[in-house]
Amino acid sequence: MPRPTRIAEHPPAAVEEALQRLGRNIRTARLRRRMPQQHLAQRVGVSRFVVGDIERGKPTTGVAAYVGALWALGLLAHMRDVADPDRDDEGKTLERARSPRAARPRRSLSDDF
Amino acid sequence: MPRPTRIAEHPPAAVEEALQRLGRNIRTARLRRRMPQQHLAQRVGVSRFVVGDIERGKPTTGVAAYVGALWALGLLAHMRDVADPDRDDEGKTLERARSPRAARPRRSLSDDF
DNA sequence: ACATCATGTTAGTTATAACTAACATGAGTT
DNA sequence: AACTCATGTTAGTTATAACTAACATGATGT
Repeated sequence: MPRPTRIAEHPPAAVEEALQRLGRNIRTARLRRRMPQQHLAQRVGVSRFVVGDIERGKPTTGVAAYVGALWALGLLAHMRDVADPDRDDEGKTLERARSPRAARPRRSLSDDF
Repeated sequence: MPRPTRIAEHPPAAVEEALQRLGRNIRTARLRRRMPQQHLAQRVGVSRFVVGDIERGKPTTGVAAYVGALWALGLLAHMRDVADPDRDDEGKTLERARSPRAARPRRSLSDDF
């Protein structure tokens, strides 16, 4: 992401840690599969340096490279739950607080007959 | 991620879908919190356009923006499990196949007395 | 000792991600 | 109708992510 952004230049510790953990996990998965960085890079369609960046949790690297690595390692399913509305308890509470009654089905364009 | 990469320009359908689902989930979480894109963008430290890109699942956007949005929405915990070695069943199987016996503790530099 | 492989580092190039600014659209309100 | 707010779109600028190439280091194996 060219042009410096605050989140990429000075990420909060929690963000930095999350990225580093993700990178380490990807590295562990790659090593378990006995796959050189070069080979994973080919599958993803980037140079081997980008795989190195990912494994170090580099914040400025494109999201597609990270997700592509997960895909190439067969770990894409792990992404399903991230920010899943069903798991967003705070969000669910806020929504219930706004409409205490059961959610009404949204009025469609032609239900007025 | 400047310079076109295959994964960003022509992502496999599964990768494209994973990014779009993530973006939709982030959008849902934001709307539940009644937070305009502009406000979320300020918290993350990017322009509102980047938040729009995230919610559309744009592949070339930096990973820090995505993770920063999760952080600002209080959803960072959802990332813990992604590529978690404990959940990588294929990787665990491969590792067991290589060292059928229990893993030996790595020999340290000075255990030869 | 030697060769091979994997990874890291540095230097220089290039296509572009994210920015600003101005305007358009659409939903809600008064 | 007029106003506000949120989001999207377009055009142009700029700092840089990802690239190639060459070399260094460290582990593994014969």
